[in-house]
Amino acid sequence: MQFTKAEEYGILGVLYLVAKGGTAVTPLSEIAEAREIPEKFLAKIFQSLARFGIVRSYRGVRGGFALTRNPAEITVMAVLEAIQGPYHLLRCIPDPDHCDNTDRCALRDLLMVVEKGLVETFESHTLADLGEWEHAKGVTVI
Amino acid sequence: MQFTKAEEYGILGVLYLVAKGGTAVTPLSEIAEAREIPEKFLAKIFQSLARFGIVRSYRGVRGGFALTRNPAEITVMAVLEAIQGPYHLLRCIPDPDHCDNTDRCALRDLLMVVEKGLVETFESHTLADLGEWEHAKGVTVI
DNA sequence: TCGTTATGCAATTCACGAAAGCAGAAGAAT
DNA sequence: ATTCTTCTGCTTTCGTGAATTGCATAACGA
Ligand code: SF4
Ligand code: SF4
Repeated sequence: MQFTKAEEYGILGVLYLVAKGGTAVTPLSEIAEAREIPEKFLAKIFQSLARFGIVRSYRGVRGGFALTRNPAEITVMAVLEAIQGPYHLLRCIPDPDHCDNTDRCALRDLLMVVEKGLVETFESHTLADLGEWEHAKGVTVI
Repeated sequence: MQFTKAEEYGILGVLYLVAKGGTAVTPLSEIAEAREIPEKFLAKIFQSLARFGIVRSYRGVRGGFALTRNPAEITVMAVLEAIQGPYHLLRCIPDPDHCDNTDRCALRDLLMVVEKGLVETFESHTLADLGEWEHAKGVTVI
């Protein structure tokens, strides 16, 4: 059970936008360099985020990405789901037919509890929250 | 972020021992067949469990594995850590030197909260608990 | 019209999870 | 003693999916 790079980069990326304060349109090149993320990989991630309505893209000179909403309205969960789809620890959780044992498996029951806790934590924290944490530590954009 | 097969098989394996009621010495072949787990893979997992003192091994004819303690004294967390070492969602959590940004990263802070929740859930459930859940559903050993 | 930046796929690389293999040690049964 | 069983401790292989790169194209601003 491990947090993936895509998830990490995605969060760090939007957090960079938050740190810049809301609506500034920022090119991937800037984010990638500032946070040391492979640019093409970040592009892929941000395309998902754009499709999901977390960010909006602007092409051309002085284009880039910007948040579509107030950071306080975007939960970490939303970002994670945009990046890698519905969140599940095990296939059998969303798909009971995946295993012919789902209805009497205690492990599955436990993991559903665990997953619920996970989701609740990710849903109860918004980008604005994380932004404030950073701010309190004196993090600068560049 | 995904639960691994090794983790799943490990829990299912010890749960089989619990279902057999405590101290019965059971060969891997039986567990592997009953729960449809690749036997050699399970062997590797159980070797870790044995090293960690979760189970004890007996060689020779009518040998196999048995729990060392009462299921009520073995937490799910203990089993998971025996299988895959210290539990962390991201390298930078146990090892602050992994990234030169650990002291001002809000994502890391959040993941530490998440991880704490995870660990607490896994620690607050024992094998006996899971065994009872199964029992309540009428799960039989074979 | 030119340079910049995102878009959409394809292709590639790479790490690690997952699984299999095998020689050997330990032990029980006979 | 011998034999059969079962774990032990590697080594090796396999496969999937993560992680990364590449490229041709579209949109857009200057
Ligand atoms: S055995 Fe249990 S945990 Fe594993 S796939 Fe089936 S239901 Fe899920
Ligand atoms: S950027 Fe943050 S989350 Fe990523 S490795 Fe560094 S401290 Fe950990």
